[in-house]
Amino acid sequence: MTTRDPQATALARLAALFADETRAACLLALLDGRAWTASELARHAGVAASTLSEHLGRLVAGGLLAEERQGRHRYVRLADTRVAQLVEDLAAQVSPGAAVRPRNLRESSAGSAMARGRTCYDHLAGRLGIAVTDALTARGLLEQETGFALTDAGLAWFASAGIGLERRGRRPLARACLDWTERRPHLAGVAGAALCRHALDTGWCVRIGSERAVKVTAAGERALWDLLGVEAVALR
Amino acid sequence: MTTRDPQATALARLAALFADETRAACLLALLDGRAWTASELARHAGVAASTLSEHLGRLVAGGLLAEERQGRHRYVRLADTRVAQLVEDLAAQVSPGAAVRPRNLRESSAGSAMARGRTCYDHLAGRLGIAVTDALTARGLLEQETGFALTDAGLAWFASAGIGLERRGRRPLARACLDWTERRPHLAGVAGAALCRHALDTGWCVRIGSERAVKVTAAGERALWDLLGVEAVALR
DNA sequence: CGGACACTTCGGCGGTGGCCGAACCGTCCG
DNA sequence: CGGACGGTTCGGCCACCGCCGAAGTGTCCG
Repeated sequence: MTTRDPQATALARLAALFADETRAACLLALLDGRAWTASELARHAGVAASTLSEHLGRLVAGGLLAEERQGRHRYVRLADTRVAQLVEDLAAQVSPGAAVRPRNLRESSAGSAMARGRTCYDHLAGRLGIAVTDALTARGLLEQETGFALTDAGLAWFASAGIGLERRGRRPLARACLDWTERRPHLAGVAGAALCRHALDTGWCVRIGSERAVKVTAAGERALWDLLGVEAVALR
Repeated sequence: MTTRDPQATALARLAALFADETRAACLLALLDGRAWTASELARHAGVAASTLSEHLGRLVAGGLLAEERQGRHRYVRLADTRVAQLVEDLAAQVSPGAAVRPRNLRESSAGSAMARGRTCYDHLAGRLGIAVTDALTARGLLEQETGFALTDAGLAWFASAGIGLERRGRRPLARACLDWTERRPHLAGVAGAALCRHALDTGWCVRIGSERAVKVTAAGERALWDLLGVEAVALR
């Protein structure tokens, strides 16, 4: 054993957690921001429960997942927003290669629902996320020319819409998350999370199926038009 | 062979490229933005030339490295800014665990030089990068409260300092890069790269040693004070 | 109390991949 | 032209790791 760069060791160790298809499938599934049980993930990934148990052990030990035991269930979720961002970054990097034709109608319709609108950990993504981000930018509420930040008008808009923006810790108020279907940045960070939570709480969107896909309701279409000038056609 | 999520497959395949200590050491070394020869990297990583040759083959095939053959040399560098950003993101994630005491004076002095100032692919990092970023923010040239973007005054400052900001492709003008020694964001993106190039071109900084570390010159201290009010003491 | 269920541990199997040294191929240069 | 040198290919070795099924532990519920 020779003496090596500790940073390289740590980097390799972290990457190794992602470098398995089963674990990668789990991390992507957990991008929906919810807590999954071990058996749900085993079914999702298509491996035996015993196999998945070991994977979860590694992911938790590596700090990527937080676990919560409830009775005979083991719930896991992504440890924090830093981890979620890392999964997003990696997923965005590989998306061009993942642009594969759907093999059947079921995958096709599920895929297009995801492309239309979904959550990305704790904020809106897909065409819905892009449409909202573009609308914010067009109205001068979000600055994208010289970086990525809310403007003063943007802060006022959130306040007037009744969406609170409480900064917790060091998490940035606004940050760009690269969408892996649209290949364009959309709003993440505290503001993205608050907007998504508000959209789900007030019924602008509802989750469909058990995955991350969301659907804009009639009330949501009206609200997005009134508040941001988003045309319903942009969401389809 | 069961049918699996193609995105998970792609993600695992990408992560596998990082999931080896030798390859990780190469990628971190290449964060200096320069092109290295295969034998330089072999020496750096402490493995046989034959071993490293295979690693380079994988990294190039995976799209992480670009290669250029010149005579009997094989030069490699990070493929593009997207890859560099990914390496940075991963490195930043592991830095807390990598905070290991240096084992001897040589490592210690090299480490503190790196902590004082270095390049991070194509922009300034370390205390130097933080000091510049903080100064830009304090003077209202960079907005960090509501995101991360240059202000109008910031654009004017770059113009008046004679630092051109040409947008190429989709690369953002300003973006935050998390520093792995300081644990704080510093200026990256087009503006960060332009500033770094200008600093090296005009002699504000010079590279020291063969690594990424840079040192602020007397002229640089004066310029940073005059243009941004950075106190020399903040750079030590 | 007993059976169903969620999860874990263990042993064993097979594939992958990192490593080296030896041999080989080009290029460079005296 | 010949030796030095950078890089590559190949064969063989070994460690690691993902997988499963079987057996075991703890929880829930009728």
